[in-house]
Amino acid sequence: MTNDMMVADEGRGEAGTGTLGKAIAVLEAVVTADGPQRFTDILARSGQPRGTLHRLLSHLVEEGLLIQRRDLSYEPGLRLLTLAYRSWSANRFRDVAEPHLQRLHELTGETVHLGILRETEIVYVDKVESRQTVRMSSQIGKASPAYCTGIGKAALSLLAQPVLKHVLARTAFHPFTSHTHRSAATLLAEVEEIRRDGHAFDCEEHEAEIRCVAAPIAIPGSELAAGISVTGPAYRVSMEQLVAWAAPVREAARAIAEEAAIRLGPGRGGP
Amino acid sequence: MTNDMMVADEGRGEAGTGTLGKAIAVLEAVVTADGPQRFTDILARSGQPRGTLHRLLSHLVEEGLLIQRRDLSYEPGLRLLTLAYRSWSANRFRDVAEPHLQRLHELTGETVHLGILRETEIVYVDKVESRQTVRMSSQIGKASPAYCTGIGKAALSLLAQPVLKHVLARTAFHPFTSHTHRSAATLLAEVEEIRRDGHAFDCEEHEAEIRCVAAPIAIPGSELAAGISVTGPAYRVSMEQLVAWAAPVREAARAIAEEAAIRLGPGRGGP
DNA sequence: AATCAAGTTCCAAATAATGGAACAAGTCAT
DNA sequence: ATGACTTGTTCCATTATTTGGAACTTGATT
Repeated sequence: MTNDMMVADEGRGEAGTGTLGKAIAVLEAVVTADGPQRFTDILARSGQPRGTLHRLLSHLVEEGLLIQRRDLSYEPGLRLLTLAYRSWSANRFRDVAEPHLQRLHELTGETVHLGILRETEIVYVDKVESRQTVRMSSQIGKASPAYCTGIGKAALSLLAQPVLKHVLARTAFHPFTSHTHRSAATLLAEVEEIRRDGHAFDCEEHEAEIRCVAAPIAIPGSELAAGISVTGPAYRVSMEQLVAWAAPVREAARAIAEEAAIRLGPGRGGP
Repeated sequence: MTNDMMVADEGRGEAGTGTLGKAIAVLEAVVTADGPQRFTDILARSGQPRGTLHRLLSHLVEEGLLIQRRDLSYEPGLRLLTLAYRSWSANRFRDVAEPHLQRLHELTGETVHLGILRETEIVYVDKVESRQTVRMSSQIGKASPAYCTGIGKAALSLLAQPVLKHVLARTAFHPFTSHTHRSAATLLAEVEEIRRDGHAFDCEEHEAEIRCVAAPIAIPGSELAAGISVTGPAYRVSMEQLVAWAAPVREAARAIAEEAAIRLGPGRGGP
């Protein structure tokens, strides 16, 4: 047992939580793969011994978290979708934020996102878009690196210095575009600015030709850092435009935080 | 040990999965509750002993499947949403079906659903709607009883008689409206008709003032039964209209099944 | 100060997980 | 066909994890 340093390891699929951790790691291995996975594929991916893996997979199938096809390969099961649906539709924070996102969309005409920081990533929890294709909602649940997205950097600015350092230590600075931060050093400086200004920009750091302006929201009652953003294509949204939108974005974030504080309650005499 | 629950099962029972089963049961207890759950709430809901439950909860929190708020209550975590996002967006069957759903929507102007049977429920996997509110996509992942929905009954008609019997034995016939089936007997007769006709109707059996026509799809490569439907409000969609739409719905289902057989077929499913 | 409720920790005993190895069941190239 | 391989499944003695009752905090209430 290696539970002494349980703070240290959790980022990827390795077990920190005994049996459950292994099972979820295997589940994730199947879910993140692109296509049905045969037993041997998962064996290689997960590093578990044959016997163990076989039992783990049967259990996951029995629970409806995986489905076994006729050719014996494994696919994600429907139970995951149902569990996620329930937790999404019961998410009170998203519920509070939604009208504010809508308003921001009407003001700007561009796409508005709500995201929450989880480890080193931003998970998108809601989205309001102009031309709504069926695809659009697919974004919900998507995770992007925090260090190169507007909401991500905004959310990072809420963290206490030691926590922030810890997150950055676990971040892999992948150079998505020529504007992407290459190291913690430059990012730390920017986060300091963001903390002062109350808003963050993303100038094609994650995707070329995509810009956004974001503001942080501390979710009352939990330790979570969240944020909202207005995003648009570079050809349509100038930097001047983004700067002009910063104030309304900050104001929406403030309003959400305030309303959430009332509706989700402070819980107890917390900080 | 309190093994009362796991005794009665034959083939497709639950809680036979040792530790994982218990963990997921606890997770589900939190996720299906409406609001943050305190330790004692979950203790009552889950029936686990204090010590066990406490460890289970810590593990779930450590895995990101639950979040513990400052007031110590538990909420669904973001990991669930991310896992579901990945499995949804990589679902090849949905991908194949989508253009057909779109076409059906253009033809009818009404809402089109894609659902898959899981145990006794239909899980909605995709939806094409006319007036798209942000809400709409919330339906994805939602589960409704099979016995009183169009897609549900259509999917049931694909099952072999003994399997069907087994599913119905586990179904609770809740009387949602005055049109809802009250017992397996009448339902069995209707499923027989559906098998003959190739399509199913839902005349306000689940929700008052809501009607639909559906057709079954057997997903190639797996044992799954699925279906598509066109749904509309009773005031706008007459029974005659539904009958007229039955043929195109059947045709779309057939086309999806055919294309899926090629693209997900017995051969490799890889990229 | 005493009582009660909610949450956490402890630890010997029980049980479920472990994983190496043997065993089937296909595939493919002689 | 035959034998060499690859892939998936089962077995089972060993081991480590889970189990769960009870004791222990913590904090609010009377």
